[in-house]
Amino acid sequence: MPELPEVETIKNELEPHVVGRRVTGVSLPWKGIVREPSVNQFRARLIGQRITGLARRGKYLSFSLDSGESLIIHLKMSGSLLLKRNSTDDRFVRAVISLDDGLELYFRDPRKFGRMWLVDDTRTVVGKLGPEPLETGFTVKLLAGLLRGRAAPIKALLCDQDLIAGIGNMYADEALFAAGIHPLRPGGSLSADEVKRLHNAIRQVLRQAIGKKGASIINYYRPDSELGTAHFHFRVAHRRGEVCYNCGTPIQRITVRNRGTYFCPRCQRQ
DNA sequence: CCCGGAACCTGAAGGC
DNA sequence: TGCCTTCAGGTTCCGG
Repeated sequence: MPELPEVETIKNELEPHVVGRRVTGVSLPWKGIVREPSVNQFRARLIGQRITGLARRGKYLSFSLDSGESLIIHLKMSGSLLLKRNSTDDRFVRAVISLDDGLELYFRDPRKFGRMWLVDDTRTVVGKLGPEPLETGFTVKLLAGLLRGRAAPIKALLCDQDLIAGIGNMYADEALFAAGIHPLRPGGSLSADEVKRLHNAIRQVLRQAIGKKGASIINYYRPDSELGTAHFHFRVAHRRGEVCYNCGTPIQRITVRNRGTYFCPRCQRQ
């Protein structure tokens, strides 16, 4: 499931192959993947454009185009972007973007949650996102201000993209474990020291996962079809029934906001 | 504005 | 063998 580290990895690995290339064709085996504009407009306006850059914002990937427009992609839960030189027969491919050097960019997405936009201004899609947790502006003080007065569980707040961009279910669990904070603690109830630990944990967990090229729990592939290895370093996420590496207590799974939430009941007390 | 829950999707895995 | 349930969760929408 692509979160910030996975999308960052995809951006880094796609960049050398697509920047400078011209789009020569767009095929849409499942038209529902285009969110904006109409399918005909999308195709007509994209073909012929040169890709001038690639950027990530939260979990969104945006291709800047020489017209000044941007192609924005969100992989949601099961999407991947694969670079291929020979067309493949795969019933889960929802879109294919052909480039002028013969490479093809496949948008593969079994569950049809992923979306694409072609817009003049990226802010129409990503304008409401919160700060980037790995940028220098994301300080302890900023995080404290975001959490102040909030009654919702800290787990839910960490996953709120309008609050902080890019953290999803897996890395929220990992960051809370690293900070020793129970996922159900109200966001506003964290002490100054806990906020400081959480701030440090968020950055450490995301940086480590980028170093491991992301986590391949389900349906995450890098553009060359290789997997990431960050999940081998998870300490709570998806480890139900296994024991905590710190204290030997069995990892618990509860539901927070309809999301599976993994934590150590001893290292992360209420 | 804040909070919680349902809906959108479909395949994998486990129980009986 | 096969059917049924659960799990996976990013985002949006809706109701209180």
